[in-house]
Amino acid sequence: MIRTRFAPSPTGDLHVGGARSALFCWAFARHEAGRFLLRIEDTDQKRSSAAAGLGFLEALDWLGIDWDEGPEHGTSGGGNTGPYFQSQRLEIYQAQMQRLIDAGVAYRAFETPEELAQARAGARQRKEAYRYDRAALSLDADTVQQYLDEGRPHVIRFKVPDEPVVVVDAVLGEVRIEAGELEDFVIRKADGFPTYHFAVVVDDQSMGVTHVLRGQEHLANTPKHVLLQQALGYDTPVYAHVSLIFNPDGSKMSKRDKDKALRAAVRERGLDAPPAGCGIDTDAWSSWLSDKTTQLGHEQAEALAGVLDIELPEINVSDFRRAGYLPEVLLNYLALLGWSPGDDREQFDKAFLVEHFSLDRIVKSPAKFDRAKLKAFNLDAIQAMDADAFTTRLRAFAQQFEGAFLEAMTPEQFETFAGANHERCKTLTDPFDQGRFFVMADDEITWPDVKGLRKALCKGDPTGYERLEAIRPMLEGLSDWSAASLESAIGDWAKSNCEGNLGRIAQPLRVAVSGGTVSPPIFDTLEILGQAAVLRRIERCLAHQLNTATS
RNA sequence: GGCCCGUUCGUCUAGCGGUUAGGACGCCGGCCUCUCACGCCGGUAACAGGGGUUCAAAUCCCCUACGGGUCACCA
Repeated sequence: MIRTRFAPSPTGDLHVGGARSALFCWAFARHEAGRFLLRIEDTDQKRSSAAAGLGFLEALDWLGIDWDEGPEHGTSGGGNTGPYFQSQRLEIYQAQMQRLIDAGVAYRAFETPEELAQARAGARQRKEAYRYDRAALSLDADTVQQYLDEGRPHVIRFKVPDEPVVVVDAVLGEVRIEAGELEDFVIRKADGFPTYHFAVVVDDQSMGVTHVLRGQEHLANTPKHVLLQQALGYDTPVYAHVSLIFNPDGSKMSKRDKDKALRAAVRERGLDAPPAGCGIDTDAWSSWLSDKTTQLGHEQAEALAGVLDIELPEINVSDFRRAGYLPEVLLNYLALLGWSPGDDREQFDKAFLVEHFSLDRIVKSPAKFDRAKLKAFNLDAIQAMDADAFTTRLRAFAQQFEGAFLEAMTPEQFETFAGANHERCKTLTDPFDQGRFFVMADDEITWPDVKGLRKALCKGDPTGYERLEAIRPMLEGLSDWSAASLESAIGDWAKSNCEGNLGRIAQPLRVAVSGGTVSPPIFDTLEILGQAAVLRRIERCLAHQLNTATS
């Protein structure tokens, strides 16, 4: 039976690249009626934390990717080839490690990290490729024993055989590595934990993994894994290396891109101190600015982006969730980034993916992540929903991220709000981002002196202000404040007061009640706001009066 | 720098020796219109370069260029 696995390290959220790898593993296993497992690669004691591990389980779950074996989450997880956390498999690695030592193909090495770093630096200066010199291999047994008795920290290295290695890859074909290209790499760290290379090989064997689908950054590691498999007498799984996902500018999509965008904006504005309200103290600020590897926390980054008025790039699955993309759309788009069904079909669901997925249709070349296309797919999916489905999803999204709207609106108002936005939004955040004025207090609305507002309020004869003044009594006297009633009343009014041109009054109204030039259809907007708020806002707008002399 | 991988419209891709090189997103133009969107109609646009092989090459081979990955006691 086919068995695939996704094996992330628990270092933060699920990156879209990782999500795509998981998706391919999942789709392949489902297509082949096999099993998909999840394994947590937490052998780095410095970087692992239990809390970080949960983030991507949630992300996978949200995307609709379930797993048959692995950590338990919802209905996923379980299985009998565990444990699925590498940190809980130390005895297994130790037993396999001993086989290698007994066979004479693994040996202890006592060089310190500092010594090795120095040797590497020297090699670089001489413009030579550094490979471990096998010095420890020539240590005699007594010396080794003496070092061990002294308790000297040491690693275990694998004695790489002097022969070429051929990796057979389902996507890339055969990749041949000549003898002498690989050094005797470390398989057990000084802290007793196996390195990634060793743990992966042991786990894939003991978990019965038949196919390894992963990012192409692992290609260069694969010869090591093949060698270890041979030394241990294991089977070599089928490998399929998927190309990387890049930013539109060709750089690698990275968790650090958010900080990169923020630093660029900070430098551009010449900010030399942390803006108030973003929760960053001066010391953290300066070290963050000078050290490109440091990252701001999520809250801080969001706050700073708000102050700088820039959009942070979405990188993690959770970013796309928060940005209002539908999980089935992200999944569809991710599948298309590096795979295609072979015909012109681009929009499809999970069932289609499972039915048609195959390794030989995975693309070799790297792909740039195109948010515009993702957004277009999201729009198509939103428009394909019926009104109830959309309202339900928008409400669920509001519960998650936009609670203020649910507090400020009755269920009926929210339904109108959803309906008014359904046709015109590309993401679930659009209605909220463009509709802040719905939940603002009437006296929080302001009318900045910008071109669009001047045009709606000050231009024309009569001006927008004058029309607002004129229509106010009619609105005040309207007894049925529904969109339909407003439409007929304002429509009639426009016929006799605006030469039948609805826009002459619609736009001043829009500006008066929203403080901006963009809103849902005006009658829906007025209905949701309610008569009292609309009249108050019109009054305040009239009282405010942009300076017409400067326009 | 060594090793490895890749290269079709701006982007994602179809193509697996003979096609007017197809689709999608974007972009441009027009229509619709109470704003923004949506929708509809139309259009622009690609085989990185050079050598081979072949009757025939985007498709096969080689070289170059460019892009990327990797060279940790990270995974």
